[in-house]
Amino acid sequence: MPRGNCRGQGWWHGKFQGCGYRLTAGREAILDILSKSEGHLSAEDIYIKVHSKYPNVGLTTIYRTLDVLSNLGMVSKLDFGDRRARYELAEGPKGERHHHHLVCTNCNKVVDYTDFIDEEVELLQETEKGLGAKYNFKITNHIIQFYGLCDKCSGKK
Amino acid sequence: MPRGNCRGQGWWHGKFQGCGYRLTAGREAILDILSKSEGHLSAEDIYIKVHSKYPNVGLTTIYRTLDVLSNLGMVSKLDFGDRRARYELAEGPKGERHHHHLVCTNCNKVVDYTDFIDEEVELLQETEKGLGAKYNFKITNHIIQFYGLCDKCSGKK
DNA sequence: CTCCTTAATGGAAATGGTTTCCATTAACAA
DNA sequence: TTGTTAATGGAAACCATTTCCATTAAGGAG
Ligand SMILES: [Mn+2]
Ligand SMILES: [Mn+2]
Ligand SMILES: [Zn+2]
Ligand SMILES: [Zn+2]
Repeated sequence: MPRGNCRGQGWWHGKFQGCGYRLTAGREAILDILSKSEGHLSAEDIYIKVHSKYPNVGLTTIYRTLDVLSNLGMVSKLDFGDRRARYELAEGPKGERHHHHLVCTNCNKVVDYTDFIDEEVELLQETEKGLGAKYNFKITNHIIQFYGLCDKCSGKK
Repeated sequence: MPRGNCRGQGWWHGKFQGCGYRLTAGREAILDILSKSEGHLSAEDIYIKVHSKYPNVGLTTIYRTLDVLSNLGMVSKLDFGDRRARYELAEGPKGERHHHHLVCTNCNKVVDYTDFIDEEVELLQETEKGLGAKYNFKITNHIIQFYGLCDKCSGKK
């Protein structure tokens, strides 16, 4: 049962089975939806989409699968302060999708940003290395979110 | 009703009343506990501590007050993935407490770190400025968390 | 200091996202 | 094809947080 840390290798059919997970219809459906969707989907959002195509996939499986995918590092679980978890595909084979978030604390609008990241990434890598060494942590990922008021909401005073 | 953005001025007796909030025993009790405690307390943690000293403060008030304090920027609401919010005093008058977090995804251990922050802060300020300008956001704060395995948990393979 | 408006409170009940349970199904290795 | 056991789905449980509402008490006006 090689169920441990299976991050950072090939891509998903292989990645999945290579980690000892079975490749089921439900799991494929979820990955499929996730890769075709933009934005930050809740478990129920995903359930609805998946369910319309594969009516015999239950909500429980959505949660379980998202949990697996998240542990595998294939999906990021996000918290924007509305009281439900949100998910997005973490990265494709080449890390295309990695980005950070800008969240409006008033209307919950969320902006993905990928610019400004270059210097960030550099610093983050150093920081990760430094922190990892100092605190003996094996760091696998990070979350960076900026909070504030979007243009619309800051107008309202 | 000057109930809007009341961040970043004096310190709390004044800050509170200056924003149109009434200064109640419950609120003082909560701030008192928070300033005397280390670590990342859940609403219930706080409730228990407050309640032992002021038995007539209800859990609902804890939640309401934490929400107010959080909106005022006096308290940070944190999410470490166990399914309850955690709170800590955001900063004293001089910003002493500001720090970021290192979270073990296995045992939920959380490390506060304040070193490595200097360069971070610099970059963050630039990033905040840049993002604010580009997306017309009025950024008020940020969250940075690194996730990984702590020394103990990475040993277990 | 007293009155008055209305913010704040607390306790109980409701909410709702997520997890748990368990009997059933199906991946996939042999 | 068969056997082992991971995966599933539906219903029920969970439980942190919110909502409701009748009651209390800040704190400004006078
Ligand atoms: Mn995103
Ligand atoms: Mn902390
Ligand atoms: Zn907004
Ligand atoms: Zn750990």
